[in-house]
Amino acid sequence: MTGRRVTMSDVARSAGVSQTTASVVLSGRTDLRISEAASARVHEAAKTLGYRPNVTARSLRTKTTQTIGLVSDALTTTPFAGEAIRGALEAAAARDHLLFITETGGTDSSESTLVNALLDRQVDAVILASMYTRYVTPPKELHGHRVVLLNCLAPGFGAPCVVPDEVEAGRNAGRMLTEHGHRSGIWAIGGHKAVPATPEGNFAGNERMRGLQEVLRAARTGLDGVVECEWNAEDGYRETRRLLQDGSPPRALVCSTDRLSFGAYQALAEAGLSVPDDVTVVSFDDQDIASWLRPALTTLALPHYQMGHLAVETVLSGKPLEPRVHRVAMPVRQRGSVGPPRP
Amino acid sequence: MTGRRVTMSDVARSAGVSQTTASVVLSGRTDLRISEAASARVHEAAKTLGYRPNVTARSLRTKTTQTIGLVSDALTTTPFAGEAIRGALEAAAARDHLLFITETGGTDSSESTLVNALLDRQVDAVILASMYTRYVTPPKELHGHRVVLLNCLAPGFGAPCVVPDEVEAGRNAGRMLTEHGHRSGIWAIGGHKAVPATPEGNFAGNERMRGLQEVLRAARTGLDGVVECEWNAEDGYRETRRLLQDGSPPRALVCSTDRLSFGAYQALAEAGLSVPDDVTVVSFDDQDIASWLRPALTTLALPHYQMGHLAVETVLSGKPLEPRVHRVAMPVRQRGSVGPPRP
DNA sequence: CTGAAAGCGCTAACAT
DNA sequence: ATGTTAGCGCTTTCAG
Repeated sequence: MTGRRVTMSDVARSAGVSQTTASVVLSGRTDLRISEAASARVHEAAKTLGYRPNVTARSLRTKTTQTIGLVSDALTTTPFAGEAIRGALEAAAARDHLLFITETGGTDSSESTLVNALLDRQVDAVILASMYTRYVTPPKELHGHRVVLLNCLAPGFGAPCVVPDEVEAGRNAGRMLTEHGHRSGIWAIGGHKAVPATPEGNFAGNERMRGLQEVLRAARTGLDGVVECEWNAEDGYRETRRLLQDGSPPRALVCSTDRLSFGAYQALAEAGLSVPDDVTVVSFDDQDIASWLRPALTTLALPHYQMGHLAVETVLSGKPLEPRVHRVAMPVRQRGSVGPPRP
Repeated sequence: MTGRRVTMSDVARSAGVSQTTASVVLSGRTDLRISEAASARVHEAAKTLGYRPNVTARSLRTKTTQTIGLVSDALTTTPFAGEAIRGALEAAAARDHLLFITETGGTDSSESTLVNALLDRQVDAVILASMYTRYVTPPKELHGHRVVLLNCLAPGFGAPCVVPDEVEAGRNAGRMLTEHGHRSGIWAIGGHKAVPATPEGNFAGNERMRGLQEVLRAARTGLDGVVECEWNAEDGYRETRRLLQDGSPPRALVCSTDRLSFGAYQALAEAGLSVPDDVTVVSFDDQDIASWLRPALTTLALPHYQMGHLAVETVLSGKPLEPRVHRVAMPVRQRGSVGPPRP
């Protein structure tokens, strides 16, 4: 240790002014006061002494800590979702705030504990985040605090939400197909994610399918079928393989995640089918593998960076927080897996 | 807002004791004092009023904030490195600490700024992290503070470092090969990562190659060659393809990352070669794709979770921080890509 | 234009 | 066993 940290009193003494004056000068308040000379002496002293403010002490008076708490179920674990944190980090840095990051691992009790730990440290706001888009019920401790929901919804709670615009992404998937002339042999793999465990499907699944079907219907066509399954690589492989064995071969696959597409590619290669000449593939998420595949995968990107950024921007805006749902556009990553159907 | 937060004075008043008594009771100090009755009344009052301590205020007196700062160059961006954060988070939570996460994006000036922001908030310690193992020079502001380096080294700085045990991982890669009977046709792809930009290679590359060569030499054999290139999927594809075209075909590939292996798989499949029957592949990192590939990839896992955990454990241990290098074992993920050489 | 004094919520000597 | 007092480092009335 280099000994005691230098305080504002030290600076004041060294500059030959009162602590008050030092405070006014150092906080950069221009409300007509303090002589040029005094001001200069204070800055000078602060600099030579290497003064740094104690933000904790300041907070005690000002009731603001320049600090935000982010509590997520498992954000750091999921691959590209780290982008949401990065977006949040950059937005926070731009406004001189620091971020406490916490992870509940999914249990509600730990969520309460963490929210309390955050609140006990007087965070100015909290962002409640989920690794995949879903409905949540925020812990009661959060009532009366500035809260924004990131990648989740809580209709009754009254806080703003930031989610991907999945419906429009679904429409864009459909448009790419119809614009390339696809009218039949179109299959969705993954679909609503309506597996036995969650028969009603999940948010992304439902909205993507809705947008997709809407566009296909408008083009006077539709899906040949929807294969409901989990959204992992092995499911993509297994289900595509099964599809290839059952009668009529697909002309286009709409996979709900890049992981599914990855598995689908394996099954197609095994069957000697080429992408996009024999089968077109359009996908969602834009994970890293999307660009590693050969041909690279055309996919609708989850805008996690923007979402994290927007969530922090919103919560720091100073404006009253309205329970509005912000839908962030999912950009089309046009790559090599989409082509016209084989005649 | 639910109005003013309830303070310790409120609790004391409501329980009919002095604030000091409330403090002693609520901080759970058992140093023989306070009557059962008073203690009970305080707890009772705290509970019904919903009292929560103001940790910020407490910190002002105690000089400890129960808070750690983690500053990394780009940890959240890189896929599986989020595991390091998760490990740090869990170790911190286990000791009732919260983590400030920050990212510099690689610039030194922003590193200084962030370290200052952290120090101004009186963090008890800071973890300096890097996305890939390398040598760093910590900002001078950090001198005299509790610091642990995560996934980076700074020999002159005097702080403990936590890095993967890459040499032993290299040895394990070599052992898998020799144990399966490989004696020739062994190629390393990626190698030291000694590309024109960094001719001396990077930490992981150098140590992996060292361990690998050591074992091969002990088995009275060696590498047929080392292909120096970047560590991405496309490089794996390109270089493997080139290797397959140049004369003698490889029997075993040691790829420096799973991304390289991914590219290698594509080139091998294209050439009609099968893994592991025609070519054995052993890899490093254990990214998600490692288990998605067919056959799944045998790889040496980067122990990011453990590293993050250990870094926080070390910095919170209370013990003096010695400039020791902790090498964390890289577990072998035995999967399907290694087999005996084709006779 | 500047300084003295109070106080944010809490802990810790020091009385009693 | 409990209360009184001081003070952590800072901001903010309020007087000069």
